Amino acid sequence: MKNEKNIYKTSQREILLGFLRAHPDEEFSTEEITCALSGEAIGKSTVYRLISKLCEDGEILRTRGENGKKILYRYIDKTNECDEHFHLKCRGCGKIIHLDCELMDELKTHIAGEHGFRLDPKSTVINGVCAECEEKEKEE
Amino acid sequence: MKNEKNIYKTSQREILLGFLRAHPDEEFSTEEITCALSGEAIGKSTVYRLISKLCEDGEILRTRGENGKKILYRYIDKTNECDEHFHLKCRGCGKIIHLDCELMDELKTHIAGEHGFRLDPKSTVINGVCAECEEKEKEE
DNA sequence: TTGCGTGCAAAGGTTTTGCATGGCA
DNA sequence: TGCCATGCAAAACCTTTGCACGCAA
Repeated sequence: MKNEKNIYKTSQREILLGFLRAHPDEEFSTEEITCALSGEAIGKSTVYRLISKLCEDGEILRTRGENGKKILYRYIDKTNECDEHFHLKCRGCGKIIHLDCELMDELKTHIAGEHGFRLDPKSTVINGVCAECEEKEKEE
Repeated sequence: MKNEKNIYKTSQREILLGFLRAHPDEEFSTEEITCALSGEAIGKSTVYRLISKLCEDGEILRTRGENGKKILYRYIDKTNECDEHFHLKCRGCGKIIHLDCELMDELKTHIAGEHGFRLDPKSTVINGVCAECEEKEKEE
């Protein structure tokens, strides 16, 4: 009853979703999105309105950058079960790693049992540094 | 050499840190902070400037709210090793759970070894729902 | 005394909103 | 046709900044 909204398939919606879908492992700020779509027929307020809606509908995820200041968005690839596993994000290169592994299932169970807490991988981004960037940091 | 900054101990700094320290397991927006300190002798821009500085210095953590829109801040309790363990946050009541447990160490090792990624607990907040809030959700 | 910290008000940048128009179903 | 979506520009909002003064060291 409550999800009975009519979603119109407009060209602007396709432009935005198309762009995000084309970069499933990348996070973008509104600025980057409007900039990337500046050649397309889509207005700024429409971008904002669509982003808002897509977040509510769980099609894209709203996160934050490393310093926590920028709001970033990433497409949630449901065919790849991206709403079921955790994502690691490297603070060096921004790379997203999909953490689709058994130990995480174990962790979920453990935390539910021992700590009384159900994890929500979909809305969580785990920060860290990937091996390559760690090497780079050492060299400096 | 690079951390050789003179930090003056002003009353405003004490007011802000005092407030945050008094609520170590809570996250606040700038609005909530300025509001809570409205009776104190501290100006709005000073709050912003102090928050910025405390974030850089790693004394407080900048995170995001459940919907991802609000920027939130939380005191990092170093005497409690809050920069070494993960934190769970309930999207219902906002409660923070300190995940100081062996399995997490195991997880860190596993992810470093198998996935080539070093986790950064300090800057990460893991979302989910606590047992009480899950009960409440069911009842509705 | 030095120079960082503070407060005010203005500036700056981002996001939201009102309204008329356009376009999907 | 009915209603949601769009675009523009204005408004609202939050955060940063310039400058003069205050205050810790």
